[in-house]
Amino acid sequence: MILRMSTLFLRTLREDPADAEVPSHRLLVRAGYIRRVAPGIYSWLPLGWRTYRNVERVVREEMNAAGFQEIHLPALLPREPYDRTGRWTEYGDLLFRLRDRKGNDMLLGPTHEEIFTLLVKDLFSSYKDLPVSIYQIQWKYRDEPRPRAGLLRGREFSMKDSYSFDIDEEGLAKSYEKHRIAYQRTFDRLGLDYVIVKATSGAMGGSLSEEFLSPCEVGEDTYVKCTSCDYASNTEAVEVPTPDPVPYDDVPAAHVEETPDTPTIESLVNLLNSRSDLRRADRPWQASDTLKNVIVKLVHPTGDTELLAIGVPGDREVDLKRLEAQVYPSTVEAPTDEDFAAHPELVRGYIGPDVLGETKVSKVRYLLDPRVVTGTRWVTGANQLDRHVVDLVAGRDFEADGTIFAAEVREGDPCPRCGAALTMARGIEIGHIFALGTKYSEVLDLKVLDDQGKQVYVTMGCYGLGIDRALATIAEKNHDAKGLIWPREVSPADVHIVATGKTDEPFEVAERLAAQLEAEGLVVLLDDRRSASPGEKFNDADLIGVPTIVTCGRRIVDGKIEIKDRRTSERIDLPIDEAASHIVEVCRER
RNA sequence: CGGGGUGUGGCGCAGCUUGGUAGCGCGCCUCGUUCGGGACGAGGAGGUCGUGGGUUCAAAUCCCGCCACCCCGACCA
Repeated sequence: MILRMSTLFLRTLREDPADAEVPSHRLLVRAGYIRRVAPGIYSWLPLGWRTYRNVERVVREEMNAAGFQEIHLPALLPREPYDRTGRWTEYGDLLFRLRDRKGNDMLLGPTHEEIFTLLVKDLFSSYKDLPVSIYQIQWKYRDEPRPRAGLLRGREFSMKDSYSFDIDEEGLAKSYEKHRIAYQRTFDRLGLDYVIVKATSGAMGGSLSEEFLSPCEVGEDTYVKCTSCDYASNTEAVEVPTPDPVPYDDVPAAHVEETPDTPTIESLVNLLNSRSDLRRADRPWQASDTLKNVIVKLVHPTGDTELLAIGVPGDREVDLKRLEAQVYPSTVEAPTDEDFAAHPELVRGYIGPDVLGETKVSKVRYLLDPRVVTGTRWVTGANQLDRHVVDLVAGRDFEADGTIFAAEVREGDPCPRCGAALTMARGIEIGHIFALGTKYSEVLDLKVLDDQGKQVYVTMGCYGLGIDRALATIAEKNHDAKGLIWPREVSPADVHIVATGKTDEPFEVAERLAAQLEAEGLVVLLDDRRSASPGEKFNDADLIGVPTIVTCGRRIVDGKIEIKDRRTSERIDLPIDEAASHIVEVCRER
């Protein structure tokens, strides 16, 4: 195939579009791959669509190779199945909802667990039909509160979603592993590096889930990685090691101290250190000696709200993302003045566990960070203005209603597996795999007969991979100051031929070369524009990012053309008659 | 939803403080010259200045409302 620049539906931009911040967005628009139609909604131009189809092809080939079968479901869906799983309400404003002419509620599918489950229910009824894994590549619709970064978070986006169906947990484990391997192969072929991290399940539900994060500054996910073992986790899902109880026999009884004007941890620590009667023998007081009690408001899916008190070491904040992951499907809000007015026992700045724990003066549930184990000793609020309690011992002086992993995770925190230091980085979520279990089969009543003739719920997994997000991530990680640099596997063309000069000859040579390469099965992007200047063509070629750039130009008089590697900028001159075979060779080195 | 910002030819922007008949660069069209890193000259086409109202002899410019979009946060398989 030959794509001629003289007639190609393409316009490259000399300047960066004003609304694009991240490199992938900027370059994909500037190089004429995509155009914005509405926030988070894009049109694909010829070069973009070719690239998209290449990414899609790689994914499809790897899924097929793993034995998964492709099907295709509608994007326009009826409400009923989503009512049954509760997601019609649970998804809230994220769902694109519409009505048909009869007034029936419809939606644009945000993900397709329901429909896949019902389809399998429709067709299968025996354990002999299992295991089976089916997938589709389909556009998904989510009315994101804030689409951003071009293709990286759109409201319409393309996802390859697979679903596995097994007779039991053991089968699920195998299917899950097969998908995990298929994902690794897929991303390897796409030239995307990734870290597989432990993740939270969010709206999908289920037990185990892992994300494939491609390390990248513009990514929206933060993850930790152990510097010693292979532990890696989304910060939302990091567990905190629960230390063993410590002895507290020599800790004096808790005592209330006057601590005027100390509503913050910092002011409290300063006051403690200024009081000679409270001075510690070993070292000055520090924020981590204090127990900070944060009040948050949970909003349950029913709309009911509940105040919740969370106790964390004073040197840490409560991470709202982690908290929400823990309390899902409820969401978290900051409590209002009215909320505090309804609970006069909560003295802001001086909240302590006393009234929250066993004495139950307050009805507010109290959850503790796991670091606050029995025997640890704290300074904390006395539930009275300007007073704190010192030498309060967890387990001796107060109890909580439970623990919660809500405190922020920090660089250098101990690895929950081996204790070594954790490092933090950001990444783009390019894939997410879930062991769902029987959540969907139960609510949608997907059962098969097992080998004993007994009805059992089918055990499911689901596996998502964003096609256009993967494309954007590749762009994000494969560019330089001049433009994109595609891996061969996804490049919109195999070779970009630039013809330049004032005579016909280079153009004729370029045409002949293009025809030869086309006959070899290569896709050629041929810059045959007679009006554009050489500089413009070279710059366009660098911007568009086809990995091999061939120039038919001034060396033509010596019988030579030039071949440049876009990534390394290495150039070689070749005699015209040897060029075709050499280029074919280069393009086939994958 | 909170914070910040922006709406002026296709794109990128100036003009707004201090009201006076809309401007620059790129792109586009015509002719000529040029032809290895976004060439040059000459001549052109193209704009309800986001939107509604107000003030004024006069509004892109001042005032009020609304809308849209972008960025940060919240949110998010």
